[in-house]
Amino acid sequence: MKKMPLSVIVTDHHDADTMAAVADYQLEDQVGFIMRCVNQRHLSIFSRLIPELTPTQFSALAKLCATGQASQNELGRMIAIDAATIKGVVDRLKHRGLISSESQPSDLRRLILKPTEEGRILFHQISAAARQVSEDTLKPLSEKEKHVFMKLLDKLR
Amino acid sequence: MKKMPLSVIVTDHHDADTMAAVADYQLEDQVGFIMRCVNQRHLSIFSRLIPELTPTQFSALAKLCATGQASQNELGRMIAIDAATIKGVVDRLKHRGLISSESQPSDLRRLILKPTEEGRILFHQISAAARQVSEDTLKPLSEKEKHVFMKLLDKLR
DNA sequence: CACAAACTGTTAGTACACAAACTAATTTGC
DNA sequence: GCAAATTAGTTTGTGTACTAACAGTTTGTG
Repeated sequence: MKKMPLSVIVTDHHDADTMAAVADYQLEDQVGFIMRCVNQRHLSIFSRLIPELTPTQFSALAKLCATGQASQNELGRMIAIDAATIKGVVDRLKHRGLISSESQPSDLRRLILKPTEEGRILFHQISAAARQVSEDTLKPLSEKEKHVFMKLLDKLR
Repeated sequence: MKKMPLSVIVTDHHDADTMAAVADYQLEDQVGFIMRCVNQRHLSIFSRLIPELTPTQFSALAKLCATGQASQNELGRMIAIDAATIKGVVDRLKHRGLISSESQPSDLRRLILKPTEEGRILFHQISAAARQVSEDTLKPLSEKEKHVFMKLLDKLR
């Protein structure tokens, strides 16, 4: 049982513990809530510095440029996007001519994706801005705090 | 201009700086990317412990239970959800009988939202689990680390 | 070799999330 | 007192994000 502060006033609710739980539940102190807010800020920084692509699209293109090629699901796995979602992302990148796809003869289920020349060029143009996005997002922190934050954030992955 | 490591090998790309930028851009080290992953984990914890509501729906209901009532846009502002999005959230909560709405006579533009009795009951039933969600999300950290993380996260809001 | 299990990509359905454009109601500023 | 600006809510369109179900393909194992 939870220890109750003496100041708790039990009103018309049955369970005193429940009351206490409700009383000190502060939405704006919860990790999930703050993370959503931080993410909002991050997304707004991203779209300001990189209006050409969404973060997800950039992730996919960046990973494909880094690896040279990958199958669709493989790409999704590498950047933590499930099969249903990566399809839409790939479709949009393909539609814009940033990546190409061809089926792999040795495994007819697979679609081999590669960045096009245009995709590579765009990625190179954008990558400096992408670093700036991370920098701006962490701007409120000192150098030491940034390091600590990233270390802890990584532990929560 | 950025200082270049001597080891950088310039290939077929025009700008040496761009090459360096690309070379040390590691997607999996970027704040935004890791936050997305941490958020995925958080969402999975949330939906396991609180299958009745989405985090957004819970935020709306919790805030409405805390304040007693609010107009639709007002509610959205309190939990950092824009007008277009809060509409859908409110519609779904209303459809499930967890909140009610009536237009405010003194300002016909406004919809006054209130939690129903059923909504309050559900919130009270869930709020302990909601605290557990935060706890589980931060589980990989020590008590001290949790405190530091939350402090830094809050600075990035 | 046969066949169940696993994998690849697709589709449908639900739910955020935000921009932009719009209507109606209210406030303000002169 | 009234036009202009602001605000509340709605709609449309785009883009994640995940679940569940499905078809075709490949593979591991008996």
